[in-house]
Amino acid sequence: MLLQTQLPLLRPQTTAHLAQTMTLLGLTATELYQKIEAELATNPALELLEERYCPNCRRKLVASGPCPVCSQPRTLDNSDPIVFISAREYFQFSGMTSAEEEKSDDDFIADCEDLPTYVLRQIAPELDPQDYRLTVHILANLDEDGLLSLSNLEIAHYHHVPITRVENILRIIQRADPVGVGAHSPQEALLVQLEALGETQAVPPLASKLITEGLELLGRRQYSELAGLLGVSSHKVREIAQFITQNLNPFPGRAHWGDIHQSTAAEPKAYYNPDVLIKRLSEKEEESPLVVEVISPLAGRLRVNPEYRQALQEAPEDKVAEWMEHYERASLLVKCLQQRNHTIMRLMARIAQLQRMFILKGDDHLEPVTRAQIAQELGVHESTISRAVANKTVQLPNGRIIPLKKFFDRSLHIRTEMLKIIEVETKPLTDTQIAHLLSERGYPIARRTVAKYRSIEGILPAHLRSSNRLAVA
DNA sequence: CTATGGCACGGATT
DNA sequence: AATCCGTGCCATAG
Repeated sequence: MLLQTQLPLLRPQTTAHLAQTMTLLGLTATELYQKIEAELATNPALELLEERYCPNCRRKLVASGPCPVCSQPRTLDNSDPIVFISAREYFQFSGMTSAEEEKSDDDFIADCEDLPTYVLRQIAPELDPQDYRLTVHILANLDEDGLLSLSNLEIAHYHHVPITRVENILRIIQRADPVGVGAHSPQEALLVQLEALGETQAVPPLASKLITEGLELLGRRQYSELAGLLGVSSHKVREIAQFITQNLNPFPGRAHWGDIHQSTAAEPKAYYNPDVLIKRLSEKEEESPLVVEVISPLAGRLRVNPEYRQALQEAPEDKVAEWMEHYERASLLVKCLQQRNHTIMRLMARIAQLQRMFILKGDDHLEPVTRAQIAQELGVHESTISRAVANKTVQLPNGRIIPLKKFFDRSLHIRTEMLKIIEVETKPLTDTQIAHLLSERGYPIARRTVAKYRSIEGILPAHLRSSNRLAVA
């Protein structure tokens, strides 16, 4: 609302017929991406600025000013998270990992493992036992996106082996389930996936050229330049780009971090591209501030093209209405985007502060908080928070991707406490007994409620539980 | 008689 | 206004 008055509106009276709020807050990064892309394609008044790197940490920055991570004076109280908008190449992930329709029990267990273990398990049979150490070393150095930051040379050198051996192993790794894991860059991951895909289905012939030579441009959506580069029409380029975004995933590691807890309760849907990343500033130190990256689906900053505004003055008679429309839509979008970013940043800052322990330590440290409380603290309407929280996902420092909703789960800590009790039980405890134990530990819960929690967690009733667990309902 | 799940109610949350 | 959640009551299964 404050922003509104400061915006340079060319003709305030004509904006009246437009909705003064475009609902962006409720959108996922994926949805936002689509929305903006559509707008960019049709609205010449919108302009995507060159992306900007922090020279130090290579993060892509969206807001102007110094890199919020690197320029931070480290004297901060570590309960204060560093929150900022970070741009990433954004791809919608849908295809790939097609092997996931029906999960066998094995796969279910696999999901509970970390990524390196999961990959190792698949490829172990193919490996020469001699290469084990080497493989483990490689897998241990995957980052949270499933990419490898070491160069082949470094690895070869470290193990005193010829580089071809490293390459061979990498080839095997990259073909393992999240296809493309262990690639050195998003680009390489895409190429590997493309190749794998090409073995079973037709792929656009120019796709690999587009990836090798035009990925930068693709990230910026500069289709006409790409068309020139590839020597085909820009329509064709869009087609290929669409194929890529729908079938390939530049961050293979993000495919396998679904929310394990919920998977019993009709929620087989895994989450891929998180909307927010939370990390620790320093991996080593326990007491380090959290770094919260709110993902902006676009690399580069979006703004209203100043030249377009200029051109508006001299618009030919018959175009003036259309151009005006463009201009207004563009500035509205930019404004709403800013507002969305602003709200999400404030929200995440507060969440990261409140739930620090949960983020670092896990489920049983969740502080029960309601959206209403946060809304009051931030001075916004409750529904604002609701929208901001809905349908979004967060990647925690441990790599798990969870729905943002989970931060507002009122009973999670009690349920995990209950799980712990059941975990160590010697003989199956009845609901009444569990209820009693829980109240002794400070959670006064009705017996009936224990039963509900059990079913949420997919735990069988006592008489069907033979002293050991491992029963999947 | 005990343990549990279904149904439904009321209050809180969204 | 609609939905979610904890709970009590009651029927049923063992």
